[in-house]
Amino acid sequence: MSDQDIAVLSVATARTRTVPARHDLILEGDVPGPVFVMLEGWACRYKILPEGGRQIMAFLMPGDTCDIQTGSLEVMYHSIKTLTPARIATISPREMHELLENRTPIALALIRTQLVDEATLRAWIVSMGRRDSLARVAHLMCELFIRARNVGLVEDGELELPISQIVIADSLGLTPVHVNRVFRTLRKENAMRVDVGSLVITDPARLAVLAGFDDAYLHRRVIRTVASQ
Amino acid sequence: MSDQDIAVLSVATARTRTVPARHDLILEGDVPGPVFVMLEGWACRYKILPEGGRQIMAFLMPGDTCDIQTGSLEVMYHSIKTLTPARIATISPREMHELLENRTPIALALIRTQLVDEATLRAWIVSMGRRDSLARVAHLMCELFIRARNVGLVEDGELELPISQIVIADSLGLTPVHVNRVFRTLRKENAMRVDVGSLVITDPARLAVLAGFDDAYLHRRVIRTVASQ
DNA sequence: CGACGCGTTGATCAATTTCAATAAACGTGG
DNA sequence: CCACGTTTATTGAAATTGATCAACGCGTCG
Repeated sequence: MSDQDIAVLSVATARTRTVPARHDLILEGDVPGPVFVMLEGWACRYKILPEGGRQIMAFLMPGDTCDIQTGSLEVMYHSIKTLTPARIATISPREMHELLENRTPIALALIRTQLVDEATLRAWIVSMGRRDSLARVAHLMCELFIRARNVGLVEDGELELPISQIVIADSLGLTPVHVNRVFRTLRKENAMRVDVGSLVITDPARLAVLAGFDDAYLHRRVIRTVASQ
Repeated sequence: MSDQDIAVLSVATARTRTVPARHDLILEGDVPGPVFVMLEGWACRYKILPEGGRQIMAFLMPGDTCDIQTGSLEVMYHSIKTLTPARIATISPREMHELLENRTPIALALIRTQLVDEATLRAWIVSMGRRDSLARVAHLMCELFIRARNVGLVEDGELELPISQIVIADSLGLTPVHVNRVFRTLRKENAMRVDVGSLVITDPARLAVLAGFDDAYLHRRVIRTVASQ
């Protein structure tokens, strides 16, 4: 992207706002509005099923964008909720349209970030389909560690996730009680520390072994996204 | 897209080739080459795990495109294999680059198809995480029915899938044995017929009920893709 | 003809869920 | 600052879904 593209992007994301934890940014059934760019904090995409269960489909951390839907899908098929207090930038549909129409490099960057997102979704499907609960949890921990490291969230080789075990359960298709038992194992392996409302990854290498983690899928992935430019 | 855009696309996809069933179009670890566009036949994205299990992450049918990776991801994290004899068009990386750089409407169309693909991947995650085996199979049947109908593959209200139960099992994270038992139920419900190497969806409405199918997620989805233009 | 892949069924096994109960941490209003 | 309601973590025991193991029939293809 040219300096000018970056400048335009900076202007578009200049308007930020803060939202509290557990706040829905958009709900299933809503017509997609502005594009959100996470600047601080964590959020997730999720869907509530008729029987009451919740399935989380993605975690959003700083640098991630949500809802490029603009003009494409009529309504949201899932909701997005903050997991922590967050600061987000919003780009109006009009601005977004203008950006995509007249700034080819930005459109191409968006295509690349979508490819990365798709790769992540596919990796989740592999985990949910063919990995047992231990490998599943460990694999997710690895993914989050690497993504977080790419945006500078890892300190002293450790990552603190401001996330409850319930959230992990809802993202892996497991039960909170079972996730708890898995974390007990991971703790015994000295791979993690577990506190209320917070998980600390202390030994990602150990986790990678337990997960059978193919670091190729994220290690070499495109690090910079539209938002982090 | 303008007439000219469509003309350029037609030229780019004019060169077609046929491949037999069970033929790998690209393997995990390969450097992405040309973009494939399915014109006839079925294929799937899949990954083989160290322990030998296979997980299918997507079904590709006429109109779908594979591997826009060009210039973005260094290597493939999964493979793509034909399930039936197929005819495909290929667009060279050079052509693709040219298309994306100079044909904004085409790039925007690509963004939209990626959004649809992402929505499908998320729906799979929901199924794998929170639906039992019966709803899972039924939901997949609904998805395939609607996608196939959108590209004119449904005849007399029925869809014949040239797919084995093993393939279904590998896409849903189930066992072939168990999938077989589920199909027995679906057959009893008169929702499907089952032959060797072929599944026939006869009553999609019944399937939708069994699946708790939220037809919003695909019903209103963007039907036309880059390829079907 | 024979090997192989696929569908089918039965019997048993095991991973994960469900149910239940307790305790610790947190936020809120008084 | 405390009481109380709520959320989360934790553990045990029982129940269940789906996996695993095993066997057989059948059609296809070389």
